[in-house]
Amino acid sequence: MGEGAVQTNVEAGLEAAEPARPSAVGSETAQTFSITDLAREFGVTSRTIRFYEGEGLILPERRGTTRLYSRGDRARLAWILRGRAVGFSLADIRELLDMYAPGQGRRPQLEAALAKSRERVSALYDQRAALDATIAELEHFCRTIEAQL
Amino acid sequence: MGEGAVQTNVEAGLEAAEPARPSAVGSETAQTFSITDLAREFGVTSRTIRFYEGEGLILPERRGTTRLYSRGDRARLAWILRGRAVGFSLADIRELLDMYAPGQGRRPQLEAALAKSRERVSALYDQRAALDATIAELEHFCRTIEAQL
DNA sequence: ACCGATATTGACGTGAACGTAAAGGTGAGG
DNA sequence: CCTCACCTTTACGTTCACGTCAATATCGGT
Repeated sequence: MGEGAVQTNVEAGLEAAEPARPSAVGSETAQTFSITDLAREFGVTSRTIRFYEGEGLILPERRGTTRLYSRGDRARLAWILRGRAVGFSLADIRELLDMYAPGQGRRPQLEAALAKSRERVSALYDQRAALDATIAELEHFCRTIEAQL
Repeated sequence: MGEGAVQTNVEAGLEAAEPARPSAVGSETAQTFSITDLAREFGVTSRTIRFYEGEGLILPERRGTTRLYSRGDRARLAWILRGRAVGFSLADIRELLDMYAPGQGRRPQLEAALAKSRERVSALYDQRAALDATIAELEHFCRTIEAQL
């Protein structure tokens, strides 16, 4: 089955579609979501989201023991899933998120981050080439079949 | 089951730079490769290639017990690895290769193949969008870091 | 004949990314 | 108060894609 269209807006999420029925109450601006809200919205299971938390990829707040996801958390999850969609491992994703995170950057760390980012970009370009080639081949194959009808 | 080696050329292999030092000699046109030749050329282990054979993805000839890969087999392996690079599972790859293989196609089978191919193409376009977005973000991130120097 | 390099077939191990119970807490509603 | 629906943790199971021995040929060279 196809993978859903993943909305990403890590940097401040402006919503276009539905507010996804905020679980409940509170301040209008501080919208929160339950784990199943996000699970449904992104087409994954709650287990998956909890697993990501165990891996240190998200850290929602808690009301008692229950998880409360902010819009920032939601955007972060979207980013994670998009990373997954392009083939990143969860370790990759954590590393990238860690790089994004802190305005905190001492010089050597910044240079390391830059190097790693460039490597990844280069790898992604390779991947894109493979992707384009595969698409081209499959489309050609489709045309070939269509011709046989 | 047919005994004949029904080799699928996958559209005549796109050759890399070097012939990769054919294991040995013989007829000029019927060039063959050892498993380690291919392993080195494609940067995988022999184990991986044997595993793919176990999964029914390649069927090289044998000289005694030793595997002999033709250029067709080599191209097929290249296809497999490219499929892997875009995130296909081995089951996906097998299915696609099976679809490619036979000029043998009765009508309903062709239509099924067409449908599946179109689904995949569509998924690949989604994946490409995710890829482009990720590349764009990472490049932006790089520029941001560069600015901080 | 011997040696070292490379080949083979099992068979078991492994890391990643979850799935799947099992057992229990929590709040709203009838 | 009791049920229902949804949340929680703990923990073991599973699939995929190989890795890693181990034991055993085979082949080329000295």
